[in-house]
Amino acid sequence: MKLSTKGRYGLTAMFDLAINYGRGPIPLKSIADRQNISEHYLEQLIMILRKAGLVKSVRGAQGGYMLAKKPSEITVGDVLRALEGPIGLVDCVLEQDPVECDKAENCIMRLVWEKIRDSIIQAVDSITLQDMCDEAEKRKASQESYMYYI
Amino acid sequence: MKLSTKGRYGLTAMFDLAINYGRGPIPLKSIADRQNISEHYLEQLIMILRKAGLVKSVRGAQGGYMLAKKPSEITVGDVLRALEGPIGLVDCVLEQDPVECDKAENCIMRLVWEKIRDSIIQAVDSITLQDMCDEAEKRKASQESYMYYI
DNA sequence: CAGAAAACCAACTAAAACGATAGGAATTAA
DNA sequence: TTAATTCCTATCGTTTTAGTTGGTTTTCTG
Repeated sequence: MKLSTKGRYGLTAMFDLAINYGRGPIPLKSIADRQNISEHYLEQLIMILRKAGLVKSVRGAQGGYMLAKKPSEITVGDVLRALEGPIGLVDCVLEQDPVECDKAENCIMRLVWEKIRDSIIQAVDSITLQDMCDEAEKRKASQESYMYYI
Repeated sequence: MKLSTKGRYGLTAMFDLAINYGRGPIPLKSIADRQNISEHYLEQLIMILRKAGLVKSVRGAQGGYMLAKKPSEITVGDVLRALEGPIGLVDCVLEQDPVECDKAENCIMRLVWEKIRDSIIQAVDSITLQDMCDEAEKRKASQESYMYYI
């Protein structure tokens, strides 16, 4: 029941972009360095995020990536869905294209998986990148030595 | 972010045992047949559940397995924890023995993972095997042709 | 007492997923 | 023109998953 590094690294990168929102395109290398992630691997992840419309890119020198929307308009759920696929611990209750199960309507197990899925959805959709930035600001204010993102 | 078959098959088997609670030891073969799971594979899973104290066994002919506690005293969370390990989508926020993270206290990501973890915990700990049996009974009452468990 | 039913146990394995790495082509600012 | 940067495709070693194989031991029943 673990997230892969896709989800972890991807959200980390998105948070980095959110912190740097409004400062023009951010080169991937700088994100990779700050967050200590392989640049080449991160590249694959950000490509997915770009295709999902969460990030836009500027090619060439001085290029980089930036959020495609305001941090307040991107939720943790948006990012995780893009990278990890539709939410749901079990295929038969995925948000999108659930795998049909012959036993179908009267499945008690299904109720359980749905309840868990819904509680995850509720959590991930209730947190925006802006919320995370706000929290970072709050901590920055209350502490001398501070590390932005991790 | 998927459950492995351990969690799925394991909960299915536990539900089967809950439905048959009070009827003496249930041979694994009958569970495997009803639920259409490889008997040998299920054997490995039920061993884990036994070691976790959720199931007890009776050896020899006419032997089998039964719940070690009343269905009302076993939650979905108990079963999933035994089979899938401590709950948490990310190692640094596992319920048990979270992996230390150097960046530590000021990690904003951590807040996110904790919130998701807690919502999953809330969901899985709020459902008991008895709840599932009750739901099965309710459906049985309201329908002619009924399939117990799946 | 023999035989069958069942739990118990250890080792192996094919396939998939994971977490990258390698190497280059295309684009663009300076 | 050159350096910075995105974009793209392929490959690869390791780990995990989802079993399978082949037994041993225990215990009920006839």
